[in-house]
Amino acid sequence: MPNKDFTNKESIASPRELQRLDNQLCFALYSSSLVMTKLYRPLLAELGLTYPQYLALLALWESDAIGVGELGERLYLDSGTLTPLLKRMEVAGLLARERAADDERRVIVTLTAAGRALRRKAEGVPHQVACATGCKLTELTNLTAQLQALRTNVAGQLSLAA
Amino acid sequence: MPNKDFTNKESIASPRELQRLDNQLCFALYSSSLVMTKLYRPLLAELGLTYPQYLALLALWESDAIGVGELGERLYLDSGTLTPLLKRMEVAGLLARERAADDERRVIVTLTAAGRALRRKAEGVPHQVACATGCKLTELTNLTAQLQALRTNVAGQLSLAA
DNA sequence: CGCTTTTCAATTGAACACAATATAATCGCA
DNA sequence: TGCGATTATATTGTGTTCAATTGAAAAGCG
Repeated sequence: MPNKDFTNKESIASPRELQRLDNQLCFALYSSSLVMTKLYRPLLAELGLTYPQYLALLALWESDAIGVGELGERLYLDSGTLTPLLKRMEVAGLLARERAADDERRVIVTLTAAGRALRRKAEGVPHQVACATGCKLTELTNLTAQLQALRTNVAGQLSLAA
Repeated sequence: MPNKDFTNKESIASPRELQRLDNQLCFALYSSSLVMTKLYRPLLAELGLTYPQYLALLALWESDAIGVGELGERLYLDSGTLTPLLKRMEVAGLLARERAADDERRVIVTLTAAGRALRRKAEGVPHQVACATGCKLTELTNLTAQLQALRTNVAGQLSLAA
């Protein structure tokens, strides 16, 4: 074992090595997310949905009649994003937005029959996407869990700063 | 072993199970990417950069004087996104945009001294971010590789459709 | 050489995404 | 009760992101 240099070059990388685009987790996340969105686009276009609108529906299918704030907490989006998005979905006849009777500050989002009906039409989407990823289901499940853990950690750091 | 039901409920999930928001890899990707971007925002604001602009610089620090198309291929972005982004960076004095002499269709992006100088100022960013993720370096490296593989698979599917 | 096709970047229009701010309703508390 | 602080959503302005289109240059070809 002639090598006596114990500075681990894999864990103590130079600043320049850390600046390589392909070493950025953030870029891997960002570009994967963009590419994944492009994969969904044609599938969701058949349903008349954009990708964030689809996510809003996934959330509402699970728990309908919730406030804009709760929906935003679930989706990691704020009112500046959700208000116009929900207005468009309201115009499309998928949901209703009403002030809560007991607290006029809150706006309750409720699916219409059309919004609920879309759930059946969208049932095939997850499988189609899973196939396109070219990964095994266990890999996808595992990756999802890792990303959720990462998200929790980073979101925790952000709330510390606030 | 009394259970004779061999339908694997973990790998053959019901459509409704597949529609749960927390089972979506796409949402884990999307929300992780959003949260990560929020983590970068204050760090990059000190450098006068947005997050996509930072990615463009990472790419240009590695290979300067490339065309808009090559930059877009590297970042998974098209001219509709890059043109206004690069114009803002040009106004900020970070780079120059010039038509190639040998092919007037191409626009070559070249860093200015200020654009190159920013590399030193940004050296601390990756480490700060890595700490905030709360993950070990090997985990981050592993996750990055998994996402790159996923991205490659999905991008391949997209180019098949085109 | 002309003419069609292809290629590359820019433009346009629609939809996010978010910081900062505004507005209105509710709460806390003296 | 009154009134300042807090909370919930909406609005505004800036910056992406992309599909579709445009415009100009280059390539292919008879």
